[in-house]
Amino acid sequence: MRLSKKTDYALRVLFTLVEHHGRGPIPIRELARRNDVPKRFLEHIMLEMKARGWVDSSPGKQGGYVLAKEPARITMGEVIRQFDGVLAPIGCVSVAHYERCNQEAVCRFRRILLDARNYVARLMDRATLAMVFLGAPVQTREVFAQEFSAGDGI
Amino acid sequence: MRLSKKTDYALRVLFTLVEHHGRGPIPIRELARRNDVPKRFLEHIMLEMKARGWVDSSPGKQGGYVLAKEPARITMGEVIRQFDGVLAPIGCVSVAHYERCNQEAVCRFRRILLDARNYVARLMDRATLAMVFLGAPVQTREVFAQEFSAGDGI
DNA sequence: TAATCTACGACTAAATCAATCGTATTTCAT
DNA sequence: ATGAAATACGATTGATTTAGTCGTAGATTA
Repeated sequence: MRLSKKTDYALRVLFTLVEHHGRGPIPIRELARRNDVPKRFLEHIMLEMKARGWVDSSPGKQGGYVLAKEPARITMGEVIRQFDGVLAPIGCVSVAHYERCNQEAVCRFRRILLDARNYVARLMDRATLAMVFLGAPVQTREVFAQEFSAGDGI
Repeated sequence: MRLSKKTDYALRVLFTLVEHHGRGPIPIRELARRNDVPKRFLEHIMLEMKARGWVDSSPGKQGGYVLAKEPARITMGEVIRQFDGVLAPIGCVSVAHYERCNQEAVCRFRRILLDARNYVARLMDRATLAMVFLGAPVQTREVFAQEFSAGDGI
């Protein structure tokens, strides 16, 4: 059930870039220092984020990284899926990477894992960097309760 | 965010034992076959569950494993914590295994991870084997919403 | 007394994680 | 021009975790 260091580091850095949005590039050295992330490790993470189009880079003096998308258009769910591969606790309740399980027909606890998966996925997919940065409530339980009682089956 | 095979296997077997509760021991061989779990691997899992007092064993012919506690007194949360160690997505929001993070004061996304952790922990800690076996609703979102608006801080 | 169980430590193969290193390439201030 | 400062990126590594297997000892009972 754990988040990898990569995801943790990526999120830390993204929020630093959100904070600095529109005020020029920040070099990896600085991103690493400010977020307590190993610099050489961060290089790979930044590359991956650039490939995803979340950040952009410029080399040379005065170079560094900037956010390439609006903070409201990147979600924590995307970041976690990028670096951890999957959000669901087990393959048989994953939407993005469903894996058939031959016990599925008789499994008693799949419902519960699906419940957990659904809550977390909704939460993370609504958590845009912009909202989280501002500390705005991402998902009130009231809203979630309404949606749920509207029914989403299994 | 993933459940280990050990936890998955342990849960499968526990529900088989719940189903058979009060009708004598089932040998590992049978538990393994019915739940599609490697038998030699399951031995270790059963030992660990015996140490926790969830199951009891008898050797010899007609031997095997039985549930040692009422199904209403074992929760999925306990099982997951036993085999996966922790329920929280990251150390800084774990109750059972809290780890200090020096970014905590400035971290923007801790709230969200805490929200996820709280929902999942509540869900799993309420999910007794008895209720899950019966397919009874473990945690209505309405109830959760009320509790939340009552306030639980960070 | 032999078949059938559990008990339990030793071992291992493979995957994943969390990096580090070397080096190439691009850019820009001077 | 040129050198300092930055990104680009593949190769490698060490540690840990995962997911088992194996051998054998010991208990029970038909």
